[in-house]
Amino acid sequence: MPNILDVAKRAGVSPTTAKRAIQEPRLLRPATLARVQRAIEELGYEPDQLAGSLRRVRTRTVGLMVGNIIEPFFAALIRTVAHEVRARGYALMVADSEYDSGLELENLRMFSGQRVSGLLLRSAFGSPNLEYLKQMQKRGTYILQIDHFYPGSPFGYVMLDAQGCVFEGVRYLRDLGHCRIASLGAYHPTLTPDERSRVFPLALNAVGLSPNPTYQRAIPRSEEAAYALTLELLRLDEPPTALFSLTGTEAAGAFRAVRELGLRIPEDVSLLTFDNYSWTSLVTPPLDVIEQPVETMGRAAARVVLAAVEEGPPPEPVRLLFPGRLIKRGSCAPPRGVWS
Amino acid sequence: MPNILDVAKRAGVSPTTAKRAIQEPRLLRPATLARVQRAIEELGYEPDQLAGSLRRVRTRTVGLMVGNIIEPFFAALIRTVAHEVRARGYALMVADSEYDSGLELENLRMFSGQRVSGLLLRSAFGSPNLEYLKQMQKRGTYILQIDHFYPGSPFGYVMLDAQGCVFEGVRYLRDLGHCRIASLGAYHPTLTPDERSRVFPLALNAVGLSPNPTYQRAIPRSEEAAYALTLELLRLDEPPTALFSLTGTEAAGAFRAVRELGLRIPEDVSLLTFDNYSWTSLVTPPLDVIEQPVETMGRAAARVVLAAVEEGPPPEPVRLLFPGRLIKRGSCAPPRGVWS
DNA sequence: GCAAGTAATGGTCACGTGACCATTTATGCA
DNA sequence: TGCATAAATGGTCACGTGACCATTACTTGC
Repeated sequence: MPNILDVAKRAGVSPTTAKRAIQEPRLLRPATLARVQRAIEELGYEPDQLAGSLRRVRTRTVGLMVGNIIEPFFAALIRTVAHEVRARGYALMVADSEYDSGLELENLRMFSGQRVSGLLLRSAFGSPNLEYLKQMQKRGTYILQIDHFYPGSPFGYVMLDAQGCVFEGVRYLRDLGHCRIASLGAYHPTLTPDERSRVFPLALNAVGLSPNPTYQRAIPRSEEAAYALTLELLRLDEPPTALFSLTGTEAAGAFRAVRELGLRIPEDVSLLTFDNYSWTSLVTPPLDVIEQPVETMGRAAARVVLAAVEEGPPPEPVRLLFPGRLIKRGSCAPPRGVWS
Repeated sequence: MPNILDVAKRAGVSPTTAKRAIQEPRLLRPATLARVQRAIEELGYEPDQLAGSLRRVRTRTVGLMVGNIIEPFFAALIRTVAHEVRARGYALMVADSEYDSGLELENLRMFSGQRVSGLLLRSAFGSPNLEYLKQMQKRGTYILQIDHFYPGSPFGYVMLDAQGCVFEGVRYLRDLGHCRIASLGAYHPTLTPDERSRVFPLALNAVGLSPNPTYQRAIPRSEEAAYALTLELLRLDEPPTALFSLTGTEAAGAFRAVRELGLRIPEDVSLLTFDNYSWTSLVTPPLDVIEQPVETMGRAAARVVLAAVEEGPPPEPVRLLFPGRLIKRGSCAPPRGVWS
């Protein structure tokens, strides 16, 4: 594999000059430049980012850790971020924590070993690897949280305005006449300490309802758990008349459960969910969703990280909230017997 | 950031000994080992993979280029591969070619600059970057194709037994009584030179049918294109009675189009598709699918690459084919008027 | 034709590690 | 105790680059 010295030798110039043909071509005389460029061409030379990174201290790599690659939300995020960073000459390393803080730590170690310059982190639930993250930050990795943040986190974040969305969703259901609204599932300080489930009871209060304790069950944000919870809730003596799914993944489980119980949406139960996943408009009825501006958020997050890496971290932690969009398609209707 | 020399100094040993505490602890006396480990602990030392890679020549990174991260097939692939390589201490770099060979080349350059040790490549359509790939290979990157391969490719591949699946699918539809079967879409030497569309006409021949030229239209493998094509096909004077969607993404477009035309599945038209995506069992009716063993293939591919990287490439190019599985759920039925 | 200034080009070294070989220390046995 | 041998430990250098400073070639104006 040819290196810059080989190029220099072939072009009959010094390594410094050869390097400048790539980095600052305007410093060279046209003739010299052409000679070096020809040598580069002939040898098929490509700069070794590795050696460069070692010398520069900063690498041209960014790490992205998501909760679950399979979720279309994260897939879209990966895609956007990958495009954005590549356009600036950076490579993207991807890892998947499965929302597990043990696995998260392993992946953080790997990122750290590879010396990523920036880290976009959808942090796992459970005991946070805060100490380790702070250490990484002290060593120069710029860390930005996405989609979720530690309460009192010292890092910036880019995320959906979860509170606004939950309030809007609950208001929507309330205005349709629902009084028995359940979220899938409830807030839990260690299992699922996410913003959406945290503010859900507050949103109920805001529209004059109080959370029903029997509906409040903490579950992991998976299709299976949502399926099981939906079955349980709808079999209660006083089942909810509206379900508010906090993730698109859960919505699939809820939808399956409703169908299996032989209930109709929206006649028997209304269903509202986060995430405008493609399938939500294909099922019968198409689902009412709260769409997240994934591309916008991904692009913003990537830019924040790259700017911090190249120009130094901003004085104040970045805190960006993006609004969701409620799309009504027909899976929510007044509860049975309200208007009739 | 502490390095191995700092550790050595603190532990009062030579750098070589310090290094051995990590790499070959059994060579050290327990007392020495403990001393070094304590120093590592206290300093929070982590080996710099960058410097190591520079010296070792080989990096601990693997590149994965997919056609479209959003497709659940690729998402699942990324996830499996990421897990597999991380378990062996490697990091995964991800890129997305959008099936475009120009973008593919850009990403290949990036991977090459980062000196990935191995490359898993779902190659784009269009003029292949074969020359560049061969150059990468010559420089020591082990290249394995996944999901698709260049005809006459010098690289190994891991993929679905597309031919077997297409034959089985066509045979299934034929046995139901269908004579007018269309694939979404047709083979095209540069636009979509994929195995599935290539063997589709052969599969028709094998069951005594001949391909209908009016059905044969080359389209990109996108939801929108499949949507448009399905509309066109079903508006023909002699529309197909069965649609064979070659990807799960296209199936969504086809499903949408059928519904918009007010036709029923399977009464008016049967729909069979590749990929057992989650939504296919949620819609009405649930779709008949050909499931790919994504995890199995991803794991196999990752292992092949890691083995080749660590123990040298195999003498013969690896060629692995995995069988698909036909899952019948009710979206295919005898065509109108055949059995009645 | 020459000094002064600018435009090009060159030389050297450190980044942190792992490969390789060299040296010191412990152990076993006569 | 002394010596051979094995077990531990140590020293040095190159990987390819970029930062930094040094030097040479060219122009300009008088």
